[in-house]
Amino acid sequence: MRTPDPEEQSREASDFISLHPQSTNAMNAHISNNLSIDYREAKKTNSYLQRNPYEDCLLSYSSGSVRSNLLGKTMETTCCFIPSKIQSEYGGSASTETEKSQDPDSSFSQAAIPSPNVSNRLYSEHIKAKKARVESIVQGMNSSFNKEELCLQGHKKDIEQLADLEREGFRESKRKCQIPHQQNQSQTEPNRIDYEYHQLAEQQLRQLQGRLFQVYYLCDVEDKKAKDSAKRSVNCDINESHQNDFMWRRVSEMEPHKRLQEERGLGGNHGLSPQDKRLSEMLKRELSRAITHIVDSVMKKVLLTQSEHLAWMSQMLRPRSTLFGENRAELIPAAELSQKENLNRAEQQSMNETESPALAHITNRFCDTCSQPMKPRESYHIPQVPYLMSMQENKILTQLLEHKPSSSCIPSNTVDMPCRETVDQEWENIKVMSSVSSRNSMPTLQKKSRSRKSEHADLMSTVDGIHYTSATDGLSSGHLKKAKLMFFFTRYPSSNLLKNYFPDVKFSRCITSQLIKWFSNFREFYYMQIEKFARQASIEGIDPKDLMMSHDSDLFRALNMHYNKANDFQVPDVFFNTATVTLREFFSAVNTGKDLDPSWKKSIYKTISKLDSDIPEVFKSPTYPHGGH
DNA sequence: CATCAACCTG
DNA sequence: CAGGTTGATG
Repeated sequence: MRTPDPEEQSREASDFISLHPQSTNAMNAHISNNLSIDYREAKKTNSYLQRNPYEDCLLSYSSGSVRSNLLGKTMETTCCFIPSKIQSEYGGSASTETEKSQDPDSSFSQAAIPSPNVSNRLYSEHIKAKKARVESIVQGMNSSFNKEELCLQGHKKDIEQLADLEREGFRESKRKCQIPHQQNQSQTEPNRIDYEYHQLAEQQLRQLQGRLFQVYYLCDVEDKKAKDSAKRSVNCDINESHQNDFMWRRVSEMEPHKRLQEERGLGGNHGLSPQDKRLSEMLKRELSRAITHIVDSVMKKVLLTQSEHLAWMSQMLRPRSTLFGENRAELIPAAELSQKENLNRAEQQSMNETESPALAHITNRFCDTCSQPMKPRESYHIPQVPYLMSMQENKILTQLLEHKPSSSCIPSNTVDMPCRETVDQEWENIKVMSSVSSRNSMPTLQKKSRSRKSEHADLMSTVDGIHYTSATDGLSSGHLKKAKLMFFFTRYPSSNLLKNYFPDVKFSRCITSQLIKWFSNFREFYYMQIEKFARQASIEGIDPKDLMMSHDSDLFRALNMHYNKANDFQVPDVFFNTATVTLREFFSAVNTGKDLDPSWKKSIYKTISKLDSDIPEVFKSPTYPHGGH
């Protein structure tokens, strides 16, 4: 009946994240992978959001030190949430039948996978073998990423699986990023960046672990007094390794059933005790805050690294600027791509190009602020170097930008750099700019249809030479302010009128509807306020003749605050007249009970729409209300 | 079918 | 303020 609703999907996805521990961990591992080593898996994240337990399982099985660190010995617990089908694939035919064994671990399994008895012994052995294998993999991964070590431990099969996954990942990267020879290149200089990313992400994840287990600890203390002190301890530096060790010990010491309870508390909120609910809520909150913080920190680091290596990059990347630059499209001949891949490529390319001005602008601003010798305008391809993220990452970043970095005291742990404050400042600036310009750039990212093409053309016209915030780009906060002032004169502007009064705006369908939408929102607020006051007056039994909006009425204060916040504009008398008429219309409608009619407002709207007056000529100035006019 | 405005929601 | 939905209109 209904077509899939993207919002609903994403809502579903986020519910899934918060409810399913193994998926959360998969996400963690994912984030770390993306931030530390490469970008190839970024797009895959979506697939994890869409309830693919098998991939989740594989990922949790293969995602390296991050996951192992995060879960430590609770890993096998998590595995019990794998659907029985997967379990049987994974562990052999006997496994699903035997979850109710005497094995201490079985308490988890029972809860997750009810199944008939067949062979307890077989299951026990299977569990032990699995446990041993998993633990040794975890150890191997923890000590290093060195696969030879794992081989030495006799886990060739596991290594093969890992290698398969890696090869798969590499194929993915070739398809999605279209960066041939990436691996070869990573042997040389870019490896340094990868290493730094990796280091940073590891650091941040250690902090995340610390925080997570602080929360575990916090909820585990017996009395609530202790909770307070523990909360204070969350606010102190938890990066000390011995503290982390303490946390690990605590988790290890947890009784299995208790761990199960807590795991299940995350897995679904069914039948939770208040304590479990509290734990669940706190974990979710802490997790999201920590991840936000991590991403913020990493992005700061990225910016910093960017500035440090700009000069270096210009040398290193110019000869083979195929990483992310404009040559990207030529890397793989179209004929070699399947139809689907062609579509993906076109989409990627389009999105990438669409973002280019914004990215370039970010970089330009950054360079200006940091007084780098590099002049971005002279080397247009420089801003598109790898640091500027793949489009998926930029998308993720943009989404993350919506969240403020938590004010928590996680030590940012990034090395103190001379430019640190500048980076912080720049980070804030970028966030601000992102929110201001998001109306220009983001719709073209999110809506892949409709006006995309024309918008794209608009934006592309600014790439070469014209500054990103030039007049052709769309609506700014200045335009918004102007529109609000215009509302004092007109409530129902036609699109032609808007075109006349915003001569500096290059109108497209999208821009027009945005402007129209602004006025729609203005009206909404206007009518709402007036209805509120009309109803109040009706209750108070005020005589309609006495009912009017004057300069000192609360109604005017509310409206003026909304449309003329700075109060630097003289509100015209016509507006007082209109508002008074509107007020009386609502008042009489309420008094006569017309408001019982579902569409009682329509006649009022019709009346008010006729009261639009002319807008002063000065509004036609492109710079109004600022600048010379 | 496209467009618009109101309405609802976040 | 923007996104989506709904109902009305041409």
